[in-house]
Amino acid sequence: MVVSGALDFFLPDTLENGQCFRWRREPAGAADAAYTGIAFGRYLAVEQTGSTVVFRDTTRDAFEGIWRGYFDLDRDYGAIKRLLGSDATMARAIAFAPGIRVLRQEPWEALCTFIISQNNHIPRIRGIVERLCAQHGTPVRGGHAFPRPEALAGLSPEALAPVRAGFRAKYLVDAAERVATGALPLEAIGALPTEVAARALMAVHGVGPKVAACALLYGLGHAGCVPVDVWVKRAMAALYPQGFPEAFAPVAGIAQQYLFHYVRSHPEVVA
DNA sequence: CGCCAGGCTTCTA
DNA sequence: TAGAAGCATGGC
Repeated sequence: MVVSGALDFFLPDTLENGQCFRWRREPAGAADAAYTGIAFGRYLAVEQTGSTVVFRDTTRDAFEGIWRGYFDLDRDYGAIKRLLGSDATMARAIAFAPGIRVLRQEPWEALCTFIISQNNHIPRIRGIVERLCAQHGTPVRGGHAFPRPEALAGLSPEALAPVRAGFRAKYLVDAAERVATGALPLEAIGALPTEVAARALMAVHGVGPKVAACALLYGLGHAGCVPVDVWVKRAMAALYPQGFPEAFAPVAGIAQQYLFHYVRSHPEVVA
């Protein structure tokens, strides 16, 4: 399946900006970049050359049903970048990684992976997520699906010990039990106003404002939701002491993504 | 080898 | 109600 004319999209910018943890960079050969990964229980090998993106071994149905939405290809990032780029600081952040798209990940996976992210490093988050999938996810072509909540609900700390998630293990189990029983219906929560939805998510032990915001932005499509971690806090203090311009509001979460990736790669900007 | 990590809970004043 | 300590584990 070949998509040509993919504008405002570059795989490394999108898959290596800290929003997802399961994609692996592969040797690209003649292409600009290549990755393999699993999302929505589906394996994908994808590579990009210029504005042409090749989804290997993928049917049109799988592309239309999964990957088009996952990579947020129906959103006009050109328009978003024009809006955000009218601000000089944001223009610099966008120029650093103009191919960022905020993925629409599975809500449950986004919630879990960002529970794991707390007080943690990205390389170690990736390791924990991979062990979690390998040990508790169902096998699919190319690896394992992300574990369903039912697979984690009721697990003892000892059962999860090999995942080596540390103190976060009990948080994962609590989230799994709430979702599996229907007490925490993620899709329905996603339809609520952002503040209300965030409060509902924070009922989970180990989910605070930041993790809730990540679940909403990366998993539930709340493009205006801004996860505030230490880096975004520093960036806002140094670069936007009055907060983002009002006009950013509907896509503030996307602005946050350009900014986060930029300041993480240029710490001196917020030192 | 210590430091500290895309935070949150718990304890203390 | 605010602020600090504690948390599991290991990249760097």
